[in-house]
Amino acid sequence: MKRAEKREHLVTIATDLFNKFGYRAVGIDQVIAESGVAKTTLYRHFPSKEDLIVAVLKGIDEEFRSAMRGYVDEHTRKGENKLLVTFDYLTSWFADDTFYGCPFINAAGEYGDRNSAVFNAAILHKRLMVAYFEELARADDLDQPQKVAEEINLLHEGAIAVAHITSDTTIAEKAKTAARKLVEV
Amino acid sequence: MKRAEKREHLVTIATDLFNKFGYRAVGIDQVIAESGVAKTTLYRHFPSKEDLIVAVLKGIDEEFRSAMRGYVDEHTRKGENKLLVTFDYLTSWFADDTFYGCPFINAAGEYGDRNSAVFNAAILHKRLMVAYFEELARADDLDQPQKVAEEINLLHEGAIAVAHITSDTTIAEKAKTAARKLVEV
DNA sequence: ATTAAAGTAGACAGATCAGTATCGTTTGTC
DNA sequence: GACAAACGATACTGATCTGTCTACTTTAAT
Repeated sequence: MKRAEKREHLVTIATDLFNKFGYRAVGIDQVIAESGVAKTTLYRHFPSKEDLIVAVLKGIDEEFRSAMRGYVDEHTRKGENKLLVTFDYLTSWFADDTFYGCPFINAAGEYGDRNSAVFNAAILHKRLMVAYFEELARADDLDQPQKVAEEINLLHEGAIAVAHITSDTTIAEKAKTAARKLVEV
Repeated sequence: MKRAEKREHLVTIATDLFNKFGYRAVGIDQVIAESGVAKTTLYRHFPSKEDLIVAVLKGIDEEFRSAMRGYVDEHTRKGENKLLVTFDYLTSWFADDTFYGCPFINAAGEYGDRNSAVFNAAILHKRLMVAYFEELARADDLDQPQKVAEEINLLHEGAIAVAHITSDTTIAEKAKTAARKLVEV
């Protein structure tokens, strides 16, 4: 395993553990035990636990947005509203048994200092999501794309929170129903 | 200070600390230092840290729902939609400098085991909130009150998450604007 | 083949964690 | 005013935390 692969492996393992058990609940010792990597190696790649967490969040952000974009591009039928298709992606996400709520909300809950790198990783991700929604709103030729994007974002965030707590697997579909009333002017 | 008051005092202090810094980040030692109470006393009232957390969440739940109910009853003008007034309460909550996101979402993020007492305190609170929204929907004479309550709840949860991360103080007002389109059939 | 970087293994430091034990003092109640 | 319950202060246990250090081995590229 090359250096870059080892780093990626660490991030993958840490992502799973942090998501499932929480960021403070999972120790460095647990990450290295699960990944079969020496402690020295981990600290060579990530100077501190916080650096590892930030790397994890950055990885999730990139993969999540790329996956959603791919899903929307693939599943949008002609004439269909792309913004509405994003809710179908949520449905598939919520059905995944590795879903433990939004990793960024959870991280921000644990590292509440707004100056922390962790919190700022969460801010960045949420900004990029709204920007993506706005991009879709324009592609859908909607009036007031920025406003619509913010409203759709509210339903997304709400659906994520509700799905996490209640395990209601149909909540994304319900959010989509509500969203329809917001995109039809 | 009587026994009951001491308990209440501990819950108050712990509530502030947990909200601000997170549940695992705050230790028992910190709670007793801040509250000026002996460790023995805390453990007489709460057999474990988890018991303290559950007591904190129960207190927040009761106070939050009571405060929102009071706000709605006081601020709803004749003919006005009660469900929409709930968003004004969110606005005042978000403006409070002790707002660090939803305490229940944060707690559930840290104690992700769905069998834990902590997670179930979160489930209970969210259920009671939706039940309250449904009650308001009926008071507002809306069709499909259960469905509307779920949709309003999505906007609430979304607004809380967005307000937490972005500190956008106008987000509750924007959610209210979106909500108007969901209550007008 | 040599060499420098990166790996493993694991002891270690120093702090902090949740929870218990001891024991003298205070307090509310009858 | 007596008495039991509660409280305060603090030492302690044993575990765990992040991060460092040492010493040896593997690996990749020249």
